Amino acid sequence: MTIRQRPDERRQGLLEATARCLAEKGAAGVSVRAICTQAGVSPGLIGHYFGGVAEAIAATYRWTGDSVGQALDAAVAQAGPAPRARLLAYLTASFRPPIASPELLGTWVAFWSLTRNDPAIAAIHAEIYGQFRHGIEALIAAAHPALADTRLPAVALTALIDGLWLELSLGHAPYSAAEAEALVELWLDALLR
Amino acid sequence: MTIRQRPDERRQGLLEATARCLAEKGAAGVSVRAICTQAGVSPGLIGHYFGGVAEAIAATYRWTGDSVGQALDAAVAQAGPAPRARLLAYLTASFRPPIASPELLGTWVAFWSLTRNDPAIAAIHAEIYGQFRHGIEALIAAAHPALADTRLPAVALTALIDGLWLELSLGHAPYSAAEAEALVELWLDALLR
DNA sequence: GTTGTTGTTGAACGATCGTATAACAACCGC
DNA sequence: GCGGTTGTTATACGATCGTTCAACAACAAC
Repeated sequence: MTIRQRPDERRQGLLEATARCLAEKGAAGVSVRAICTQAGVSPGLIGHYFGGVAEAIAATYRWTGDSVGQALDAAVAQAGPAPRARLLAYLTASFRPPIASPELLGTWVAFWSLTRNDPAIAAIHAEIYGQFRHGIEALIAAAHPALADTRLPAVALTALIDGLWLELSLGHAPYSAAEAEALVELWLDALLR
Repeated sequence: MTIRQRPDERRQGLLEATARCLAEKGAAGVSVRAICTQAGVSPGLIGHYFGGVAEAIAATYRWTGDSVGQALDAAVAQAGPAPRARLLAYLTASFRPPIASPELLGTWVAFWSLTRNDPAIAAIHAEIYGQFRHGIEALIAAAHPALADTRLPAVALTALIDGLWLELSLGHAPYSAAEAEALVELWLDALLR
């Protein structure tokens, strides 16, 4: 039997266990029993903290998205005051710790595949990506105040980052994280020249 | 009861049913019964044409990949002799019929999520993406004979296309297929300038 | 210490999963 | 036509799925 934990710690443990299951077994392999075994907990407990496994996965997506958002903000804060440096830090943070971990990449790909078929996941996805794009647009506007439209550059940079991230996640990508960063910087200059 | 079909037609029907299931229900929702219902066939038949559902999915990935490859080649053939036009046709074909259909996009995202966890799918993925990159590299070399390295540009273009494709697939993307094409052309010029 | 609330377990339920197989239908060679 | 091969169905099996719930353990209030 497991020792009783504080409720928020237990809930957090279940979120992390869900993320680990999604990374290891994919969207098709995650299950209540797998999650609870991963968390070292009895299968009945998922119903106590979440309404069901679907809600647990949704909460995990929200938590993962928030974590990434905080890491992005931290990278920007560390970049100093120069607008271009702040924008570049935001864009390249996806290829550095703590975001560029194999586990997080795997979890994220699983969320992509769930987004198409689960409306609740799709809503969270829209929120997360909306925030991400909004962050890029704000930093672009700060770096290039004269620019008329920030939407398309934000779309373009998001797409390149996601594409590079995807191939890094699927393994055997014929490039390094450092090369990915360099490509993002090149793309940024091409878009805002 | 279903009328008997020619074996290759029946097998092809099962491949298409599998693809439709992956698009509609995702990697987590596909099942023998769903596939066979979609194909209008009894569940036992999947074992007759494939060793099991895993093999059916793998065969579907191979068939889908071949179809995309043929569509890409057709787009190049239609583009005429100019090297740059041929390269651009190869790159933008992903955003035009028959490749840019909602069903194909959905199926493809499901394959991405399976790639991380199923070695057989991963092998097929490596083959398909190897061919795609090889195609880009050959067209780049033809268009820019003096270029030393074609690997990184091919990586970069593949990533942008996948990223744009992903967001188009997940719905509510804040851009059109035409804008995606224009971005790919811009990226091409930035890489090979 | 007693009582009541909350966390947790482990087993049970019905549903669905993938696969195997016996029976039947359709086709082919003769 | 007839026998043998192949396609197809329907069902059955064991495993696993998500969820529920009675029972028990841990803690808080008093």
